[in-house]
Amino acid sequence: MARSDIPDIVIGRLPIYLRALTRLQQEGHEITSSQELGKRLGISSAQIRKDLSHFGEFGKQGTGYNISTLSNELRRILHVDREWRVAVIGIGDLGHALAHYAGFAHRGFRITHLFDNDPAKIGQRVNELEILPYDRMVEIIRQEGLKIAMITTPADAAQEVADLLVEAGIRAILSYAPIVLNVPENVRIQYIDPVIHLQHMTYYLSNSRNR
Amino acid sequence: MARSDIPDIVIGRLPIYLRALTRLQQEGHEITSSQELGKRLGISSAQIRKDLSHFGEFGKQGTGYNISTLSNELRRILHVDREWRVAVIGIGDLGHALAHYAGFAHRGFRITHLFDNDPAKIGQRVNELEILPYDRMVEIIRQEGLKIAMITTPADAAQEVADLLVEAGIRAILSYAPIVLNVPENVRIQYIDPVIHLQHMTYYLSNSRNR
DNA sequence: TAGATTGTTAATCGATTAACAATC
DNA sequence: TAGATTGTTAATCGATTAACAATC
Repeated sequence: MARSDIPDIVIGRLPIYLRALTRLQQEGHEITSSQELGKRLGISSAQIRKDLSHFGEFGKQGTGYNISTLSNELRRILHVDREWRVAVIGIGDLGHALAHYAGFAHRGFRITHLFDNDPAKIGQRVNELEILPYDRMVEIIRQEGLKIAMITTPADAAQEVADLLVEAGIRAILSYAPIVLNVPENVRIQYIDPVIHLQHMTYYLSNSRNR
Repeated sequence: MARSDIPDIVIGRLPIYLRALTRLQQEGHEITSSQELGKRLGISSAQIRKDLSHFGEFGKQGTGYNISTLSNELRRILHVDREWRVAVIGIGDLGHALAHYAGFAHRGFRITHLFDNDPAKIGQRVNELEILPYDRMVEIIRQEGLKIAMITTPADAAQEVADLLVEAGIRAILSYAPIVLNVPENVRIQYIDPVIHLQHMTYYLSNSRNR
């Protein structure tokens, strides 16, 4: 089956599977089954088997999956069997937090470039990385061949920054700005906005007084 | 139609609609249509109308929707026509960033309590809020009647913290720890893990060298 | 009025699940 | 071998979309 035929919703679950496998491995497991994995994730075992079947046969009847082997397959499929360098644009509190975050290591990503437009911040160092100015951003990103960036600017600056990133050849953007950004079709974009998640949950909270 | 019959995937889109409406209002619009909204969000106009129809009739044929009216309806439906107080557990870089984040205001949430277990941090103030110790957490959250918490601890501490939050009466958790947490059925939980989003996107990035 | 857009129905599309032969 | 679990098929389930009468 051609790659492009695989539903995006399936792709979206693969990182979840990979994360769970890594966790199982840390706990000392060597093999697992679709049932065990499904129970942990709140997903049916049939769905896990079906999802994986889009990419090949990774299990053994009667036994299950070798965690190490399946992890490696998923890393290969997701293209995180390497280390992608990532730029962060907008070095406020959140940019700082991401620059310090240890959770990228061993999962395919490393933050290597920081950009801001505040003269007071430019030249400062965060975690050994120098904060670089916007007016060198396109040049540097293009020259270094960076393909991934995270936007942590205020909402009002985000579209302008996104335009520059696209111009610089960035192919995937993770935006923390709470607005929908316009980018060309060949650029992937995803969003993180904690308020969206909180509002999703408050729907289900009864009207009991928020004392 | 009973509330419980409304698909969760519909509920998940309502905050997106609300955010877009707020944006339109900031730009000076007073009315909009399902078509305009859909174009902005990359969603079909039919889906927007269908989603809203689960809750009532908010539009006017030939005209569209009054933005202010529809926003208020969505706030009411999502229970963010009030201000929920939120606790943050784990005051590292990310906890700091959330405590400073201005994006909660006017969207239904205010961070009012910070907790950590590091003696060096306890008693310090972040944004006027004192960092409180874990051993008073259950007592304080229960007494104050807090219903929502965000977990920003390392992964290894997250389950333990979640257990305490449940014990304290928390009903909705937004976790930034990259693991699946076990909570009772009556407690809502959602996750934010930037690596999941990045890995979802790298699938689509061609194998061109990550120079 | 004429034009535009809603709310809703029915059809289509796609995703999930149940079940089981194959087989380790 | 007997027991367990995969990969896959077909059925079921649910979500999205097209189309249009109603109506502002």
